[in-house]
Amino acid sequence: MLDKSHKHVTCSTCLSRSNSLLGGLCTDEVSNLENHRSCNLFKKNQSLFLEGSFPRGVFCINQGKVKVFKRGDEGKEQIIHIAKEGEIVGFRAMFSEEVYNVAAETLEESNICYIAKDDFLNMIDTNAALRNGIMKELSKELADRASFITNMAQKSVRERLAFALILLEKIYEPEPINLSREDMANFVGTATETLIRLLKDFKEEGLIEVHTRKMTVTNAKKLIDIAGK
Amino acid sequence: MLDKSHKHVTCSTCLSRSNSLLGGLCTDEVSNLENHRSCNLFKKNQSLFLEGSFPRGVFCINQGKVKVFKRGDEGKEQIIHIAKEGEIVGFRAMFSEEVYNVAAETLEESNICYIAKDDFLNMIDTNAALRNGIMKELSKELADRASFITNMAQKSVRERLAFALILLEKIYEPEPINLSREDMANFVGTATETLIRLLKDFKEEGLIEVHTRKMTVTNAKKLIDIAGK
DNA sequence: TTTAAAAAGTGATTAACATCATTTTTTCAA
DNA sequence: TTGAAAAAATGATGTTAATCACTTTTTAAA
Repeated sequence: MLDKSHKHVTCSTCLSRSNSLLGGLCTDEVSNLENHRSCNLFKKNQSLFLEGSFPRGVFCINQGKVKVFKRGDEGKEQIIHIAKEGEIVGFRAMFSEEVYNVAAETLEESNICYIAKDDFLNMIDTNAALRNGIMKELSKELADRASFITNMAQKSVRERLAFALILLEKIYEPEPINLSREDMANFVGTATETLIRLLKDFKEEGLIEVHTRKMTVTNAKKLIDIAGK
Repeated sequence: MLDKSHKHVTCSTCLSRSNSLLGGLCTDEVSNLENHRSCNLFKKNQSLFLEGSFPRGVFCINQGKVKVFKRGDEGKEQIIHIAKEGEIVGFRAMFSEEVYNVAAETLEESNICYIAKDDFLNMIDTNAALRNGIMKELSKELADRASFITNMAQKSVRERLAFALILLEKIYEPEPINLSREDMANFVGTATETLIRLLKDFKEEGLIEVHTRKMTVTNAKKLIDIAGK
């Protein structure tokens, strides 16, 4: 259970994180940001935004995890990204001036701040460093997704699962990975049953430890080896 | 064979295209651009840049087609994007300040201009509209790639091929699609043999017409139907 | 025009993975 | 604490698509 006091954190908590896009703001800008954001406690599995809706602002994750996903023809989710503390979610569609083509939902109880579209765009217009940071971020994600596509096309499910576990470990550390089998399957891009069978294999091979929902990587080297480059 | 005179086109030819990122430049900026770009005729299958190399500038396609691809573990190409006339290729890695994570190569004889990194970045710094256009473009591509990933994960090869043919038709029109079976397979994300068999099916179902390398879509409606949403 | 080489096409076989049906375990609210 | 619902796990089966081995056709260079 998340401490309720998290509901009123200062922005600096978030901005000090190594992965924060807004890390380079000056004191004035930070206090301005403090005045323009609203902070909310989100329950587990609560939606931040839906595919097809218009963006009205961005979400800054102070505490918790958020899945960004797209639904395929039959409604099955494909998880594109899992965002953690310090990340900003939902700003991509704002630039494209189109509706969201993905949806976002909390994976656990989370503390998330909201910055209205205009305030966010203002910040960007007046801050070249921030702008560059965002362009850099967009480009990096584009690169990530090229790799994602290539992995989906060319790697086996076993290889992709190994790859996913390495990624998830980094996202969740120092906590154990904590995802439902279905979400994990939707991240790897496979059927839940197949994922469960492969997890069992990895467990038996001593690569991971599983305690119901929670799992930890015990042999990252081997997993990286299985995942391929 | 491409007319040699294409080697010395004016930028306005490119910029007038509907898909041009640089469409919004003013007269001064265009003439400045004319002075800073160099134009070259590229042979078929000529490399623009390699995965792992540092970006030194961007490529503006005046005439021709370029595949943007990534190699998987075993060297197999996954084509991420096929760029046509008017598109700018190779600017994403410039923002991320990292090496290219994809490679680019002409699919046919092409006329392509080169703009050095500094000149391009200068243009962006001094032109807010261009900057916004680029951010918009990056965001749109991010959305495209989320769909690409979801398609790879959830659609059958037959569905993906139908989808690819619809895309390729738009890229190549008014010309017929002109891609090797291998390239097409690497775009769809399948084995060449599988692609060939499915093309045959589509041909027999009257959805496409094939003349050796060249093919045209004869029943787009049905293909869209097969592709799914 | 001829002829290597590359690309396209075919057939047989196999492996990976999805799907469906069902059981077991875990979770969580009454 | 209990019982119903959700999630996880297991087994059997079917399908898709990869792989391999080979033939035919097309391309492009001598």
